[in-house]
Amino acid sequence: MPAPTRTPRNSWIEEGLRALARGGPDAVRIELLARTLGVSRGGFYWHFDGRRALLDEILDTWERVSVDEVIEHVESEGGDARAKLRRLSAFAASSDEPLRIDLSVRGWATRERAVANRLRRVDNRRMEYMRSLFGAFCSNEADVEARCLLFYSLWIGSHFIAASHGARSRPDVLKVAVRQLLA
Amino acid sequence: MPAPTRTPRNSWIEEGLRALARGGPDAVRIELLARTLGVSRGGFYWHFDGRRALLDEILDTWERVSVDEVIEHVESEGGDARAKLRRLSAFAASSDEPLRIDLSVRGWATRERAVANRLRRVDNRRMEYMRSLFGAFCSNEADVEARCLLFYSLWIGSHFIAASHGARSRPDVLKVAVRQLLA
Amino acid sequence: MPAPTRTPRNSWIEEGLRALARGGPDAVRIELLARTLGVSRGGFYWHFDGRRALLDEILDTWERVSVDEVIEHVESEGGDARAKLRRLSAFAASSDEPLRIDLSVRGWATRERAVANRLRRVDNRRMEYMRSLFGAFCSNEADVEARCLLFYSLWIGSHFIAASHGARSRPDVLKVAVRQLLA
Amino acid sequence: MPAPTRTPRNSWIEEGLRALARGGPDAVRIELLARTLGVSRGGFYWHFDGRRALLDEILDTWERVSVDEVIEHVESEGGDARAKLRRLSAFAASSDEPLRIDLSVRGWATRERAVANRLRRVDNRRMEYMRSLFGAFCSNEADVEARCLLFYSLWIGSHFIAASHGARSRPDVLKVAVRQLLA
DNA sequence: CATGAATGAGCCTTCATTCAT
DNA sequence: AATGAATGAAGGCTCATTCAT
Repeated sequence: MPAPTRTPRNSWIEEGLRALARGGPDAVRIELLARTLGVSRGGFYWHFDGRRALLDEILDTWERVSVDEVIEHVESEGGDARAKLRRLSAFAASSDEPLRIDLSVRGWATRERAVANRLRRVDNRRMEYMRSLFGAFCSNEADVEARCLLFYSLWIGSHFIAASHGARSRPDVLKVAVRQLLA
Repeated sequence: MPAPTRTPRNSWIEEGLRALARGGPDAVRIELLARTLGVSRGGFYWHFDGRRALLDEILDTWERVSVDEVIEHVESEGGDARAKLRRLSAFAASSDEPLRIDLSVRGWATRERAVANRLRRVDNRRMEYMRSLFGAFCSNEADVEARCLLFYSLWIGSHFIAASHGARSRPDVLKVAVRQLLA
Repeated sequence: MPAPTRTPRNSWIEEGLRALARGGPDAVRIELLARTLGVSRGGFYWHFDGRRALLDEILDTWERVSVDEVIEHVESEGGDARAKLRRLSAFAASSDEPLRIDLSVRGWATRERAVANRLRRVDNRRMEYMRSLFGAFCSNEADVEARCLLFYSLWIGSHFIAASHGARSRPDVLKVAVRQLLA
Repeated sequence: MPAPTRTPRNSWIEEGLRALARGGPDAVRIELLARTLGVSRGGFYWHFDGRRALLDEILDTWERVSVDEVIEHVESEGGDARAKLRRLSAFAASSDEPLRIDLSVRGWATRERAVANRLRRVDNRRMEYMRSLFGAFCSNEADVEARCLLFYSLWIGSHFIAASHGARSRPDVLKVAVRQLLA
């Protein structure tokens, strides 16, 4: 087995995801990543075929992780569908960087078809998971679909919407909203 | 009377908004705008103090328009609160470029505080409008707030979410979802 | 007789001289002058054939004035040659902007032959004047020449040299130096 | 051992000094230097943080060299104070580019305080050196100071003054003038 | 005389990429 | 695997100049 590389492939990807979260795809500049990793630009080209290749792998990673990590986390503690949806909602509300990556990807997807395709896959898989959870206690399929869309919109929107709610806190409002969806 | 400006100030802003919609703030490149307007790069600096100044005015315009145009459109045809919300939802679903600008601004806001402030103002004003509409037929304040968040999330999310809904179309699913919110 | 022009030719030249004093020939930018004069760039081209023409006239003015103003000032109050040289020295020490123009022109002259020629004319005329003064009380021609060079160097150098003199002030040191030259 | 830099840092500085001598600070354009060095514009930014950084280092070098090189040269051959002053005068008269740099810096110093500070340091150190030489054979301090100013003015002025001296050559006139100062 | 508007050249700077070591 | 150095393509900005009004 090969000695662990000094700056493993993965650090570039991880740092790239961080940059993507912070500033969108344009912020994934290898010069910046190199500086952050304390490495010179040149090493990058040993690992990757160029910037585009890194972006692809960043998306690969995002695509792989952004569904699984969520589902795993939610499934890990068992319970019934409603409990899982509650956990999912809590998770969505708590995780920050992943949601920023989501936002970046959604913006990016409007410009590049390939990214749009990946986003579709991710959204479909997440939606499918929610569908299975809502379907567990809700027999009307149209209703299931509507709740999924509402739930997912809330998941995303509650992160992107900057409005305040008077005396109420966002988490409080969210709790009420989710309760309605789980009724 | 002054000769009509050959390339009016406004065209730069409009084209800038278009670029913002398409590619985020980084895509607002004056060289690109100039080419699109069929004008030379240098002329830009007659009208604006620099790129930053243009971006500011783009945001000014967005801030001014992105609330008012919506409300005006919805109010223009009268009806009760539910009718207006239905119209608002239809409007949100139909307009494409404005929503892309919204998306760009939301991404941008994560990087720049000044943009975040503007976004907050816009979101608060829209939210306030929705609050007034939901408040018209819904007496529980916590419930109003939750519905507002759901409604606004749907407004935004239904544009950003790339999932499909099996046999159902997105508009159909939306209709069901909105019906629930207006119950 | 023509109505006095709104922004007379001369203001451009005067402002140009001021700019030349402050920042050398590169600082004579018509955009800057226009702003300073509170006028738009365009008017400049009514008066002048372009930047080069302005620079030429600026040099014309400098050449005309920079000898005459000095001699006139010194001659105006009469006295013997030594008195005049003392007055000349005092004048050189007191006037600031003219000396800065001198400095700018000297730098400029290293780059452009035409400017070098003008500078030579000015220096020769000033030198000729000093020669006449020193010649009035000093019969050895070589000595006269040496004193002229020393005197003129002091005139210029005392403005350009940034050194301090311990407890003594520059004017004090100058006084002693000049006394030696007039011995 | 590291490969010898292809275009060493120093060549930029040296070429920069040459440009400064020729055309003042505004002539220190990296595009020009790059062309002169046969290198591409972009390579500059590997070595320096930007134009300002180069200018600073150019001044560093000038400040370091413009005193030391002179003193070393004069001291290298020994002799008494008068001999050294004679050598200093000869050196001042002979070196051309250094004096042009001096002139450029003096012009520059009128515009930028930081440059003015450096110039003051240089002038003070040179003056201090002359003071020590004149002090060696001249006990009256006021007299020493006056001779220093005269000598330094001559040093600088004999380079900047474009006048001719009739039948006499500048070096001849200088010789007489210096003899007076060393009396 | 002068303004408003625009052109185009020239400069600074950033950054992906390449290459020799 | 990685560094030091360099290239070249953008892109931002300034400014002399032009031109119609």
